[in-house]
Amino acid sequence: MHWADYTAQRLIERGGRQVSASGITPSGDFHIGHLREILSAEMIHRACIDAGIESKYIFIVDSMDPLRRVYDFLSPEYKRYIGHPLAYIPAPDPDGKPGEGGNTYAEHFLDPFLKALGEIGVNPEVVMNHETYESGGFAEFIDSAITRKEEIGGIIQDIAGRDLGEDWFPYNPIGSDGSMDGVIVTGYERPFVHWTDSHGIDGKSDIRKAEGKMPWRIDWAARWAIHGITCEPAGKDHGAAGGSYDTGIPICRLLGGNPPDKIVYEWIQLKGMGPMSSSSGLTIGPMEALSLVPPEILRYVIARSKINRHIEFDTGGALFRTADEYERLVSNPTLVDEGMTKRQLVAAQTQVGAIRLSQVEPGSDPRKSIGGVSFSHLSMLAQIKSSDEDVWGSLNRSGHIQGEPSNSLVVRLARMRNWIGGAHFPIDAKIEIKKRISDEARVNIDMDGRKFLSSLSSLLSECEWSDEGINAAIVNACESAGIPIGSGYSSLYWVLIGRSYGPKASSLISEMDREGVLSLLGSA
RNA sequence: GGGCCUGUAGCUUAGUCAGGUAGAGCGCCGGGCUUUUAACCCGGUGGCCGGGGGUUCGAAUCCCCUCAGGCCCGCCA
Repeated sequence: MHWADYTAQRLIERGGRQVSASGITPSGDFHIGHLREILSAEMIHRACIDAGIESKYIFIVDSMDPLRRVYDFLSPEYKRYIGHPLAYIPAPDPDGKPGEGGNTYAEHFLDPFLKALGEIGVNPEVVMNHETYESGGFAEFIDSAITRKEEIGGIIQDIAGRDLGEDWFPYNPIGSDGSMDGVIVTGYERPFVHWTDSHGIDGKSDIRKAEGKMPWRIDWAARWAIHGITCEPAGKDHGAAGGSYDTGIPICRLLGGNPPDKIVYEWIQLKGMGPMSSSSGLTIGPMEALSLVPPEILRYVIARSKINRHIEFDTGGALFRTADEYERLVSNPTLVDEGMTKRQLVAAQTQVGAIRLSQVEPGSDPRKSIGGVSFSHLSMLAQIKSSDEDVWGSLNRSGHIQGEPSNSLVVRLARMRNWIGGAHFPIDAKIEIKKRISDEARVNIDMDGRKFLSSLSSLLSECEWSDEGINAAIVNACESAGIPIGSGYSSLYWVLIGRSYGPKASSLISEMDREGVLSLLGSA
């Protein structure tokens, strides 16, 4: 059984209406790792619906979280906003300076992410956490947290092993300058929390408004209660012993809620493309990933892996394998039949589940999502045929498609061309026409091969410059050199791409200009 | 120091929660498609399930120990 279906079964035992949730702080660009947070929860939500129980999926944006520091992509002007909620500070402009556009920091990073989510079929109910504060949604929980401050502090000290200082208070008010940093609580008279800020100014915050927020561990526990969340997969950082999941559960109960069961997912790591990490400033964003691969493949990357396993996101060769695997599984579905051993049965069901959950449109027929061509084959055609029409023609001739290409295939080719043109395309999948013959090639071409190449050279100088004309020239040159066709092709590939085999040589050559081919052959 | 995850064929892995003769894909090897699209089709090779012990009629699966890798423990998906 697929992990999402398994979790749905557990939720059915829990009973009632299911609410799956994700929460992300929009402190900077969203990256591919955030997609796992979102999709883990969304797939469980879908599995609940498929199992016939009522479920919704909400995406809580931590827009009330303060700016922690001036990140690399921000200009020093942001120093004055440290400690301010992300919902109340201006978005950075292209230079990293506070913009004049009127949109907020939180929106600035959130909007493109939501657009990407739409493309992969995720349409959450978006909750801006600062709005929940503004509307007083947190008020009664803030009040109980303050009332039961000692108990909550005790939970955090015991379970997290953290030493909470004298000034610790389960509510961080916003001071006179808009920052939560350095504000010390001096008293509480419902609904007001009294404080003295870092400038020595006294004031009070109304807990029914967004004039402060609860610290993360309590905020999280309270929102479970507020939204009735029954399922919220969290990253392994929260899942560690003594992490916020462990403290959240008892705190949520204390606040009168019924917390979700702990579900922890592993992280996505980036690999196979050189210096690609947050620290070096190069990450892969959801939009960038979507410009390379179709959305169902991106979903499949998450769906095919167990939730507690690392995923190495590799935009190189591994993506080929994953995409080809997807194509293959859809066009040749795993059959679940009687004769299987229990083991095989479970494996088949898991695979079927992964494909089902990878569909952009829930419940749609997976066969509509494929192009009918493997990624590796398409990448080859895209490289040797500059015109899309020629690609469709070739696919028709090879029997991959009949007639016009499907819409998903058209999109696949466009994305494939992006991928090929970008930095992430794997080197060993790249078809690179040699400028001049390599030394390795020289070694691999014998006397007969040379004879064939020189004969080919003269035939090519006058043949019709088309697939057919060039192919005929190759065949004729083999005959006149008295060598088998196979070895002729092999010599030709050595000259063209430095290997003994390759994509259809006549197609490759017809994409090149005659002079270039002749001078390359001449160098042999 | 505390904790989590992972270790199965050359590679990527399924199967571990519900113990019952190790599955798959890629790669590789061979064959087919009689002028080879890195396509496609057929067949084959390949694993003392990290190691040790225990429970059991039976262990990749449960328990204990151990080795290796990754990660978390202010904030971070």
